[in-house]
Amino acid sequence: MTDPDVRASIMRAVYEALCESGYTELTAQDIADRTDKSKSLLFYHYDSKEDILGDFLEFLFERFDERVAETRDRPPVERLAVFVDWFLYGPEENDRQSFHVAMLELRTQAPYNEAFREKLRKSDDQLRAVLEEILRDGLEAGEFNEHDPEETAALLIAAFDGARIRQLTIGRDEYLEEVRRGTATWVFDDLLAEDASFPADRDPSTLPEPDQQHRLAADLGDGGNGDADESTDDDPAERDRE
Amino acid sequence: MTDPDVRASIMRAVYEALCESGYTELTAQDIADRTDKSKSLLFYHYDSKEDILGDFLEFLFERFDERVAETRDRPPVERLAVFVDWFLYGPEENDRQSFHVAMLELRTQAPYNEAFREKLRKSDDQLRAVLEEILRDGLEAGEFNEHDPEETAALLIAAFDGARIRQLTIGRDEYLEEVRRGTATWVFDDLLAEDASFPADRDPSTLPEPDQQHRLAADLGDGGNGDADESTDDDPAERDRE
Amino acid sequence: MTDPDVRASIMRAVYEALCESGYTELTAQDIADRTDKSKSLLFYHYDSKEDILGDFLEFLFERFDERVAETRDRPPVERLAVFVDWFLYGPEENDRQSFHVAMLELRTQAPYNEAFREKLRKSDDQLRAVLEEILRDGLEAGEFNEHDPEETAALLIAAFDGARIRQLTIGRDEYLEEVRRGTATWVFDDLLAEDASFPADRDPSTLPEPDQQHRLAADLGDGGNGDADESTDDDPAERDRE
Amino acid sequence: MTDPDVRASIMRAVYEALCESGYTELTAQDIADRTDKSKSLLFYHYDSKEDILGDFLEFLFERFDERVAETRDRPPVERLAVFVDWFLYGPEENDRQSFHVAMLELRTQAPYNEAFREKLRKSDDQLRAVLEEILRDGLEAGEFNEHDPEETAALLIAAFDGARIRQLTIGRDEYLEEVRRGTATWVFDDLLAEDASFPADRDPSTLPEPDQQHRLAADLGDGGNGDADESTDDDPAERDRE
DNA sequence: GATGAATGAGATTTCATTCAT
DNA sequence: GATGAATGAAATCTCATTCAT
Repeated sequence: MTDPDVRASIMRAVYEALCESGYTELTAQDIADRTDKSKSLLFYHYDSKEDILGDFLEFLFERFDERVAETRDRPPVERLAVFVDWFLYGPEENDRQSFHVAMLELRTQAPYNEAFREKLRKSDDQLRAVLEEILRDGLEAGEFNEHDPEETAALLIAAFDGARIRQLTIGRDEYLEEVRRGTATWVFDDLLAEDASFPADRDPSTLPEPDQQHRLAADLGDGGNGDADESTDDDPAERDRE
Repeated sequence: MTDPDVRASIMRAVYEALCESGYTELTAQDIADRTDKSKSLLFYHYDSKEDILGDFLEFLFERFDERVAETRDRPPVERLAVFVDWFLYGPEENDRQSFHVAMLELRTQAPYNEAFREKLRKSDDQLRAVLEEILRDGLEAGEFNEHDPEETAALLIAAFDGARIRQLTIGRDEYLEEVRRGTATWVFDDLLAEDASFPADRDPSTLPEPDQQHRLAADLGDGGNGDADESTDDDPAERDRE
Repeated sequence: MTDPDVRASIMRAVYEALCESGYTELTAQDIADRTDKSKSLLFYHYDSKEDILGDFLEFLFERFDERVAETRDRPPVERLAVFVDWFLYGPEENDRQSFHVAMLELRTQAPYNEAFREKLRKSDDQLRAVLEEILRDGLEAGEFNEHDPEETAALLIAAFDGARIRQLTIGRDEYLEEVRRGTATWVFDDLLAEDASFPADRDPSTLPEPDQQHRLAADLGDGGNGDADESTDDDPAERDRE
Repeated sequence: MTDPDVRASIMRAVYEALCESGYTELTAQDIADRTDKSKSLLFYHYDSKEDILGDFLEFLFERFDERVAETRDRPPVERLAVFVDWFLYGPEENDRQSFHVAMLELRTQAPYNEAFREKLRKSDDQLRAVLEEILRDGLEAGEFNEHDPEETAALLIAAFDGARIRQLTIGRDEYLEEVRRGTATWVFDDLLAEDASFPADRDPSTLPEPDQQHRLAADLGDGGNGDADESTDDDPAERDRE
């Protein structure tokens, strides 16, 4: 796989296919169909379907790195607020529920798949490092009260991830809101130093604006309004495969 | 499905098969093999494989109900401690990582499967109700300081579930410990009224005893020491399918 | 595989498919097509294509046993003559060149295939035992001059097999004749005691009658005149796959 | 194909690939991998994979010619002894069982492949001519008793080839020895004139020295000690593909 | 000459599900 | 109830061969 364009086009096809079919139902054909190339070409570039998905995880994390760097120059309180927003409500690749559901399926394969697990660990390390850095910077800057950044980061990430997963799987959107309020009450209220406060438009105790979302989809060339069904069924979670 | 014995034997087979094959790789044959009956009989009792799994979820939640009732007469602080322990480290069916991994796979199918989703919602309702009841009882009994039980329950469940999921998928056991400490620091320390405290052997800021575990497996007739690999590889998450 | 009729029908399909496609080009579909059943049924009864072929070898040798017994009551000289005839020119399953070519292909897979090798060894043991028994009986009966039956059997089988293989692969029918004469000259002339001689119609120094041939095909229900191409090209060996 | 160096390097690659993969499993990629050129180039030089193999047979026989000439000035008895040794135990390309197994697979394709058949016939003609010439020269020189050289050559070649094939396919090395003894007893003892005898170190009734073997491999640039597995398993025939 | 990319046409298996008995 | 047999519809992967450059 030398040509980055080819890789990008395959990665984009994987993304779209995951959105439409989910991980479990994903076939090599689904991916090829979203490419202007043949199915056999996939196996020319990759050893197996798993290998393709492994590279897709890699691809995702390469991009995550780029994003993180972008906000490093903002003050810690703001970065924390952005982090919460991003994790719980998007933006960026959080745009499509269907994609996140598929990623969740993929994560559950990690116990059976060394390659997946390794990439997910790298990703986990990254995520915790980002949050811990925010917390440490805030401590140093006097914006946050004394606390153990490692422990706090672990709690916040677990809570946000858990909330996201429960929302995605059983389709209860309230979860996000409740957990956001819960962290505001139990963590952020105590964390923020007297004179520090969340920026008004980022306060985790209020709902966020649906702002510059859809980054991954946009980068992948889609604009975030692809044909993934944003089902308007009575059951908001319904995403049944045809 | 009239005969409860037949159902029980199928449910047991499903449990064992999930432990050994995971959900994604689970076949009707895998289930039948752990039964003294034939594969075709499964389809006599159930409409489809999904239907079997749906009933398995139902079966699980019936049993959950029974369990919950058992502790209802203990004081709230103790019940909270037991809840934390149970969620994060077992006991009961938490004993087998492999089973929980499979359940996680199954949960990720809920967005595609109305029946799964419905049962998981019922289960979620139950779980939250249990925790909220503990919190409310504690408030009334003056053991807990003033707080919003709904919000707190949502946060705790999200955090514990998120921690469990991260531990299971990427195999980082530290997660459980860190998150337990995180909740102790940020939530429990503030929650407990001046004169209340966790029972010594249940304090969420210390490691729990490996006590009466293995309840589901035991009930299912296995004793909890089936041949599910409790891999002692250098990579603790490794559970690769053969 | 309990039902012997099903097995027999599959074995027959294998035989026909081998005759028409050869071993190398043989597909599971080729076999299924000669059955009134589906391709998947083959994999219900057998674990793999190789497994089917392995059982085919087994099937062949079961039948070989039955045949051998039939001639055991004839005098050694006659049995030897029959043996030579059978080996070099048929009868029985020797009827179809195409089948023998396919068997030859299959034999060359033995070095890569434990199961094949094992069956072929059994077959080899059988064949040698049969010939050695003839030779020993002849010695005892005074029909043959003193010699080492093991050594002689090895030589004869090697010579006949080699002749057959060369004839089949390069299509030189003279080979059979020459080698028959060669063995008559160098071996049989010296082997036969003064007063013993081959029966007139079986003398290995004259051509055999095309007699009761086609036994395998007949038993398999075909009559030996199936649609296997008995090509009448200018090149008698030509059997090019379509 | 003009450049003889290119051809030689491809032929060498074919030889190595045959040793490692056998004929049935041989892919164009296997050949290209043992070249410093690309797979596509093979199809620039040859019309098809079969065409490459056809040329490989041609290549082999060109070299056979050269070899034969070398011994033409030795006395017939000695040449016969060398012939037997060479055929049954090496030397030259007989060194690698794996190569011979592959050649055997290739020979069994001759019935389906006009080009292969033609080359194998030429080879067969050559081989018989060589042996017949030895026998005729021996007759003329009075070293051999009266006999029909054509018939004798046919018998010997068939016996040796058959022995080799049985040894290779079912892995019974005794075959070679038994057949050698068989020919010594039944043929050579009678063939040699009173006053002629095999040279001491070449007597076909004793085991040969492992002498200047490995000619083909050497010529092909390998030295005969490539990494072809000279398996020392308990099962000497084992050569299972990975 | 030389190659990387590309592909069509399979081949083997898998499996949920059905059906006759 | 119970089962062995049966099957259709895929799915992954392979590979000889071609083609644009």
